[in-house]
Amino acid sequence: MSTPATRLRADARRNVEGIRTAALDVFRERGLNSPLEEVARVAGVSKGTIYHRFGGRKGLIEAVVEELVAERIRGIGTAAGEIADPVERFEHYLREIWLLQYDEPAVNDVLLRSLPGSEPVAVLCEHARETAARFLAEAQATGVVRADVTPEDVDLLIWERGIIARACDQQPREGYRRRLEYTLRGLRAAV
Amino acid sequence: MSTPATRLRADARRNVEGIRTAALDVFRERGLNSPLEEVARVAGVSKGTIYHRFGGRKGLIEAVVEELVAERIRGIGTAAGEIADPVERFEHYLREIWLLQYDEPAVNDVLLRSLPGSEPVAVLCEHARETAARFLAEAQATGVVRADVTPEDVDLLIWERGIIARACDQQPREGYRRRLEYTLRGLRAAV
DNA sequence: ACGGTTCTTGACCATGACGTCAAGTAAAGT
DNA sequence: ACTTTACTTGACGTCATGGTCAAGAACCGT
Repeated sequence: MSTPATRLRADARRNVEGIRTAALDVFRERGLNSPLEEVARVAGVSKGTIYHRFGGRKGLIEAVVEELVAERIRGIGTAAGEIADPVERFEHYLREIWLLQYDEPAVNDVLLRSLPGSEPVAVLCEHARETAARFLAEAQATGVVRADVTPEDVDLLIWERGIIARACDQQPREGYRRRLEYTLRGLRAAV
Repeated sequence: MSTPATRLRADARRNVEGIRTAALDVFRERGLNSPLEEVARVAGVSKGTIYHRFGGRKGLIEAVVEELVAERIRGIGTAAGEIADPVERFEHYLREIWLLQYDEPAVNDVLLRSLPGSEPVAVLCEHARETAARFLAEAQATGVVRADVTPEDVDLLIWERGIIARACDQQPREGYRRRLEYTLRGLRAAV
């Protein structure tokens, strides 16, 4: 992958780069299910070339997912990690992930696992998952977050938010954000 | 509508009935967006006939929505109305509506307002909406439900659940139900 | 500048839905 | 029984997507 066995021809190299760039733009804007023809159009290339060079949607996604998504997800984990209070840390993490799902359709698609069988994507998912589970456990240890919440619950709350964010096209961000708080409060133990 | 201006021919009457029945079955099973061709198949009729008799999906839905949906929605309102405690009443109502959305795709489609411009459908929606708003106000009066929850919030929580229920195909009902409770708890004031 | 490769193209097929209409079929009236 | 009229049919056109491949274009080494 890093050093292709046979060096590409100049036009091919140009196209690979152009397609990657176009995919970054289009996917960022409309998510990983954008029509490949749109990517081709933006890249100034025909869709056949995308299939040729990347083998199809899956290959193309794998070629951009790191740059497109990884940083965003890991950034949230890191930022949250610096918060001292475990409850605040857990809630901050979830809230930021949920907002990211609203703001970045591509990230959302990754977290929703809409691409079965793509290893790089699965890895990113797993990372978010594990981070959430860790923060959850720490928050539960304080007694402020309900003990009966399972890591799987959190997974599914992220999944649910993803489904909603996807449908939220016309809905204002502020309302979306507002309702996140209800769910977060619901995870706290009754005092 | 009740007494057609010109009496239908025998086969036409038979077909109208057959199509209505088929639509009830198919819509109940797979929601109001089922392919009309499927309805036609079940009715043993060609899809042209559906367009002919009902004018298209909207007409067909309006012909069955009362029987298919109205009872279910109103039933929940009535049942909840008999609960004495306002908080319990409100929470029971919401919970039951949410479960109905999971169990009955057709009801869900109605509550999601996926049929713009259909009056009978709008009426049902409005009913659910107003009932929820009334129960909310009464529950808030006790101080147990947060005062900053608006009727619009409740509307949107129903909308959100609908979007989720629609995507829940493979997800177990028990998990869905479990997560409803987090949201309900989130609507309560901190004690 | 030319031949041999490598690349690209866009017409083509497939899918699954909606909606229409000319032509064929069946009921009703006499 | 036969005609008239109501009714039904299913092939057809449309759209939006995914994916393929023979034919032609672009590049590169000599």
